[in-house]
Amino acid sequence: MEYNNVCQPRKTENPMGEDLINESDALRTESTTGILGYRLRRAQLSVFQRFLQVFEEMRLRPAEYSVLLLIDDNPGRKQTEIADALGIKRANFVTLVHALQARGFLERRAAAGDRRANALHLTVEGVQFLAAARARHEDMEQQLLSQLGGEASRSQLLALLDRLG
Amino acid sequence: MEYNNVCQPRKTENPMGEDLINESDALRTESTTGILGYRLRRAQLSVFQRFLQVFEEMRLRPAEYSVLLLIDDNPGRKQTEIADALGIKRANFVTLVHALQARGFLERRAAAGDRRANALHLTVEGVQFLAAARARHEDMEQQLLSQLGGEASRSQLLALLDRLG
DNA sequence: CGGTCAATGCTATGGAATATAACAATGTTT
DNA sequence: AAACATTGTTATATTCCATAGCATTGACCG
Repeated sequence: MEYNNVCQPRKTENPMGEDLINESDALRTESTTGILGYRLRRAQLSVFQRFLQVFEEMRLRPAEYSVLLLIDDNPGRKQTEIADALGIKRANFVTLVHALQARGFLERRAAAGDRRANALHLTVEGVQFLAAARARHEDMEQQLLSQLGGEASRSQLLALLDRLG
Repeated sequence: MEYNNVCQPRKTENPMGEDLINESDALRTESTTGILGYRLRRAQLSVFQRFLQVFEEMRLRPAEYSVLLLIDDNPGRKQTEIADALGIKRANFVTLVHALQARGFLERRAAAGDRRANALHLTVEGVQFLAAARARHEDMEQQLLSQLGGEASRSQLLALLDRLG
């Protein structure tokens, strides 16, 4: 996010209303408006930016939130299973899990029947934290819903996004 | 409050007695399917992944493609103008422009009336390269169009994405 | 005119996400 | 028993993105 005050070049006084040589008007951006990937990226960045802002004081990142959600719905699963479901490489998943464990939100118990694997479980604090996060996220989704113009639009968008997977 | 959620991996019904040991059920992912940001990200990653694959032999990245498009539609603009329009920091834009210039696709001419600024122009090779890229991208958009199920769906998706900006 | 501030392009740098390689321990298969 | 696969892990490289600061140049103001 750019917080800089992007100052426009100061325009010279132009009382006559004539066109100035250095007048800089808006750029033509039609070529990008037809690119699905570009629009997808802009929208995703916008939504993620809001997420980061909303969850800044909770110090929760999008990936971490999805990890907590998935463990809550699938307690006892191995790291690789959760990571695969989220499209995260298990090597990178280690750091994620360790960070959440360091904050006391999850445990890595010994998996029954496989001494290599860690069975992931939320702790009590993890469940409480997730509940708070869910509430916050609910508000955010509500905002997005109103931006989209209603539940019909939202579910339509989700359906269309699914077809791109 | 008590927390005794020690779930073992669920066993599926197994009347035939086969495939029990290694059987690992699919995870429950309903919690993520309702998250707009998550779905947006997955869709965007999928589309970008295809872009990278399609343009691998042309060695063209999404950001570079958008830069070429914007310069083609707005020749003579300053670096900062192009960068701002694409949401790219001017510091990071330098590397982008230099790379494209090194490949002979654009020029940084002295801007008329401002000796600080570079006026960006496509070279002949840049125009030719962009034409080839446009053709390739056209095919890709066509694929996405059929995935979405028609032009109506596509324009609806674009409209919905716009509301998230 | 001189002084102050802003803009432009640039370099350097750090953080975050992502990808691969390799390893020890363990499990599976032959 | 031997060969191979999986799991978690570390190390590392790359890419993207953000900030700070610099020299040059321009705009503004007294």
